[in-house]
Amino acid sequence: MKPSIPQGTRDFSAAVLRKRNFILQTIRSVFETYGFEPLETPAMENTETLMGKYGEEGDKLIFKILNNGLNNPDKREAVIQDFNAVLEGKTNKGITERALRYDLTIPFARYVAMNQGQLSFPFKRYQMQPVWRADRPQRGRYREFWQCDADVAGSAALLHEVELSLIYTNVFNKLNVPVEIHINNRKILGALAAVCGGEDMMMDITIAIDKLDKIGMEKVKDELIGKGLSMEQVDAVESFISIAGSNEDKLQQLEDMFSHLPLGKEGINELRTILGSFNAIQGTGSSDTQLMVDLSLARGLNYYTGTIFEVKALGVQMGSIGGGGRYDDLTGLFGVKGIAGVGISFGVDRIYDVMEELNAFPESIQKGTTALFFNTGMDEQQHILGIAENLRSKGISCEIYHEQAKFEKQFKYAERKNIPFVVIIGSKEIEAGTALVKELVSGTQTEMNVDELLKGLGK
RNA sequence: GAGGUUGUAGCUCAGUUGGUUAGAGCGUCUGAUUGUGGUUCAGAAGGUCGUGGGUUCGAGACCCAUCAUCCUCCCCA
Repeated sequence: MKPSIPQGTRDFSAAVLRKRNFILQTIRSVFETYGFEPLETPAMENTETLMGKYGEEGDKLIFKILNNGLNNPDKREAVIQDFNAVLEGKTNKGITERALRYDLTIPFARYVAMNQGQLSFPFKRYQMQPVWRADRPQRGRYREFWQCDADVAGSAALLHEVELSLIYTNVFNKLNVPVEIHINNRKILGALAAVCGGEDMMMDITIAIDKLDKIGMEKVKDELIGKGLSMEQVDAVESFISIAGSNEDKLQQLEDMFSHLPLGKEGINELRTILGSFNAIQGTGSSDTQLMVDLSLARGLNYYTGTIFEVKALGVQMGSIGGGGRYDDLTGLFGVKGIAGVGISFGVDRIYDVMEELNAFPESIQKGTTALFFNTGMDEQQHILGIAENLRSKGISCEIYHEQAKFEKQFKYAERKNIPFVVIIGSKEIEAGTALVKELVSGTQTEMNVDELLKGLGK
């Protein structure tokens, strides 16, 4: 059979992995400076933990794992019944008890609900692991991809929103990726829905306006009419998303629009508080990334209840590279009431694609092995092995060519692996206690004592 | 889930209205050069033309199916 890997998955070579690790390490270090602690959860969760948390579309995109032992003759009748239920679009434990995790937020909520007795709140954790979605792969979309999440559970303080915004700006600054951080509040969208057809229309309205920059105002209106809104209500939605100007201008106009709705005012005040605090700090920092109030920002995940975030890269055609928001009652889904939370997520694979396109990776991260010792014969090899061990004990990575070969071959090996130094020690050098060190880029070659070598390559 | 693109050597791709033995560049290997790579020169290896059927005297090319791929929509990171 021809070797292959599943659709939408990838192998990662050394060069790719070094770049990915650069992203991961940058994110991790920023998370830690804000006091977030690491957490890892299993690749698979119980199917029922995940189902129903991401909406109808989301359920379809969850990878379910087939149970073992379905061919057991004793269970044959039960399995046939369960499978017939699957054919009708239902999932059940008889066929699939486990599923691959779809994001990191629900596993986090499950973890908090399970361990609420042991955790001290507010609980701040970060998590960097792959997630899986049965989506059709395309540009910027994979079936296995990494997310890096930072969440705070057990606190309603808006301080967290401010700090999470700062985490976004710090990470993308360090990665040298120019971004826009869009911010909105579900309470404002809820107020809009209350004005236009009722609270239960909120998801339909938000999904429609979320498409504004993609399909334009007219098609958004068509979609809203299709959802059963009256012309008056559609006009109200239009005047809502037509609100423009600076952040403060927008908030002012919103206040005029929702003056009679406590929910809307609450959302407006939250936004104003976050923006004020963030801007006061940003002025003192090195970054000029701004929070942008974006009233068409909705985000599909239906557990968000307050602030919502989305990050877009500037200058590259790519979907959002990060997102998040506040949820009042995430663990309520698992029977634990009253734990509020807020979190953000980084889409590592999209960030990688953006950085590749912007050529934003530093050259320096591609250094692997520092030196290659040429193999000049079996006797010499043993001698060289001792020197190499000495270098390695000092933290310098080096390798010995695996067999005696023409220098051309050994040079090419060093070149292909991007090894900056070549060290030649043959019988002559062993006798003299010296080593020939050649720097490949410049081609300069110097003869030095082995002692010098052990010091010199260290820098 | 709906629609479309592309599939020829390790890689990037040519391949005429269907016509003899399917080509190029890069890469790989060998030699010129037995302790000094990148340049040059000479040579070599490497292909079930994605897979399976069909049309035809004849298919890499045309038709059908299938798989893979990339893209768009839906939705999202």
